[in-house]
Amino acid sequence: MSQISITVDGAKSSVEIDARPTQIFAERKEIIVCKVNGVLKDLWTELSEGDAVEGISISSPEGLSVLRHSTAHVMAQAVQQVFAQTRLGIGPPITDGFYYDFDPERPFNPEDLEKVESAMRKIVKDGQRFRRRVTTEADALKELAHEPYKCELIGLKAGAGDEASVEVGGSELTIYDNLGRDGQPVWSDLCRGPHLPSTKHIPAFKLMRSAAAYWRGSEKNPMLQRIYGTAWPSQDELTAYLDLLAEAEKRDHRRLGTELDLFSFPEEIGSGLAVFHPKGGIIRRAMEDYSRKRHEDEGYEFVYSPHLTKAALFEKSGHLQWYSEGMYPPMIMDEELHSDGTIKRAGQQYYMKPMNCPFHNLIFASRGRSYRELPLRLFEFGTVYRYEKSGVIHGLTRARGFTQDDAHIYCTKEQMVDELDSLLTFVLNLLRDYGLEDFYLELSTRNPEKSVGEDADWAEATEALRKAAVAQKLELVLDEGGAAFYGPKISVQAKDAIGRTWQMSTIQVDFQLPQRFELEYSATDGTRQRPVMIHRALFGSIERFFGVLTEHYSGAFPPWLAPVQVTAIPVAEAFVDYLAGVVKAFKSAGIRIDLDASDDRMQKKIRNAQMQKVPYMLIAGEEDQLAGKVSIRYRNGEQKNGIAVVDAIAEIQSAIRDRKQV
RNA sequence: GCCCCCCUAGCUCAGACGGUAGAGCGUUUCCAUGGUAAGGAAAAGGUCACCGGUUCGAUUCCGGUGGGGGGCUCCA
Repeated sequence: MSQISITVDGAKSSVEIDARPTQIFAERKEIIVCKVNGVLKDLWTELSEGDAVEGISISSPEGLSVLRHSTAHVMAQAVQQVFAQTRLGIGPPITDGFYYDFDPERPFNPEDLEKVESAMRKIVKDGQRFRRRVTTEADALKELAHEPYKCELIGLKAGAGDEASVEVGGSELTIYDNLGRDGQPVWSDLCRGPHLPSTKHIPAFKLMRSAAAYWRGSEKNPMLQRIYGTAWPSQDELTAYLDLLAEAEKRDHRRLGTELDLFSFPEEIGSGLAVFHPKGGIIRRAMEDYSRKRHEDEGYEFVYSPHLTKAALFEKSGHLQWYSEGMYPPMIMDEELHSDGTIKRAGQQYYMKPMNCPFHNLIFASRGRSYRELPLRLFEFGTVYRYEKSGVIHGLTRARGFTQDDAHIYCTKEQMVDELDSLLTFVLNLLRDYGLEDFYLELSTRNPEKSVGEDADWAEATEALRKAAVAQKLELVLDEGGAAFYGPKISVQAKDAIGRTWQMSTIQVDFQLPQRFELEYSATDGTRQRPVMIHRALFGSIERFFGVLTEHYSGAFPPWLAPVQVTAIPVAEAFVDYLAGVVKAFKSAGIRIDLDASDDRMQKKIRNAQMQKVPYMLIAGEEDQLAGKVSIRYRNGEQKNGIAVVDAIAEIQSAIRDRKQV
């Protein structure tokens, strides 16, 4: 038998001429796909003299994608088994799983998913081999004549690289057949591959939910039914993933908002409009107060502006031209009509503000400005109203009325570099003070087709942002062409306690508004110059940041933010008076403390305080009373007994002052 | 905005060929005076989201409106 020389994972090797990677990696169960000369291939692929073969583990990013994409195929096969009249869309792998879009006779319901899932288990058990088959456009169109969406993809093959690339891709058109035990195809799908060697290489999967999605992502296209699933290299990893989802659900700010009595969305007010209850109010005020103080230290000046304005302001800023669909419709005031209903005197149109910047520009322009005043930093907790589409509203993180911690910095071009650098440092340190630790930065650059301004200005501002970002020594992701039309921006992405990423702060350079508002300052040489304008919000919106922090802390806020910092619990009613005195001392030390004098038993009181996630419990009974002391029970169940009241106050005060988590 | 699903007590949820409803927690009152995550008893609490239609009769079936959820799209 003749042999060929190849390299396997870098080591020279000699194999039979018709050997396949399945045989080469037969001993290594984790290898489910391979790279041949750097290109991802099935393990069934043919090898040639001199090929460099590299085994890809199911746990690697590429391996996971292949696992998930193959699972999507299994799902599609199962769906067509259970619902024969269903047409196929596309089925790519995504983060943590996969989906497949279908055009079924009727939308799926949860019982349908169960049926599909058990059909899938059977297919996995069958161990169907995935076979790659090269075909031609004509043959594929004939073979897939009953699959209109697939035919459309074949037609799009030329434009590979978009979302259709998983299905068609590269230079060859391929179909994958699933082979039954007898080696005959039981199911086929247009696909670029590669795939697992067989369906039995799917160790663990679960269907998650069904939802609707537009064909190829466009509103103009028909709506398909999408089924989401997840697949993992082991049952343990699947379980861990499901646990993470359960954990995320437990810390959902909408749920905690009700459980901890923080806020609500009364139907009477309207969708996306929150009210903060007293406990939520305390947290929010603590957040705002600290932010205010830090901004003061940083040289910001505080301004206020109304929630309403005449249309002219947003015409000047340009918002009415390109943002009107996101604004609440105008209120028309002082209009007078003739008796026939025609207009006698045109009214004034007033809008709720969706942004604060035009107001700050008016403050800047209210009098002549000197270079000596720059950088001028105007800060406002400005409440804005945006008519978000009903389908996108989500608790506090996506609302229709919200308050931005908004500031606009007006500076000279020369000051821009330093200003951006110190600004970014300020932003990150402030976020750290709120307990977020893990960040990366995203730099959005110009889209030449959709932007205004001079090339040189863009280049300068982008470079200034980039320098500022690099100075932070954080991971920097480039969002090429992702900037708004009026200037480049940096956004800070923060990871929360369970590893989810949230876009937090944005810092945006603006070339457009200073021009539209004809902002000027007098320079050292007496000439009038246009300032650079920087928009920045640290929280984005206070409501959103509140929601993110609630989920980050799972409602167990650090003492400085906790609505109730201490609950005092008497062992029995007889000690209420003693504790009342202690509580008074805590209150005069500025600590938010409640005395639980209800007729519950102390065990119940501890449980209640625990469920409300109060950071400290102060417990006192006879021993404590006689000694003039208290016991501190911490949120984690630990306890310190026999603490002098002054010491307890000092300890809790310092934790609050240092914004420590306990 | 689009597709699907949901809305029953303050909260979490049962329930009924169409004949106006239950539990646990919470609340109130009483009893119990208890050292580390639920002591006991009783009571109050509902136009079954709202508006129409079908029906002898609708919380239940149908339609609309509002609100919520999961996605799509969008997020300047």
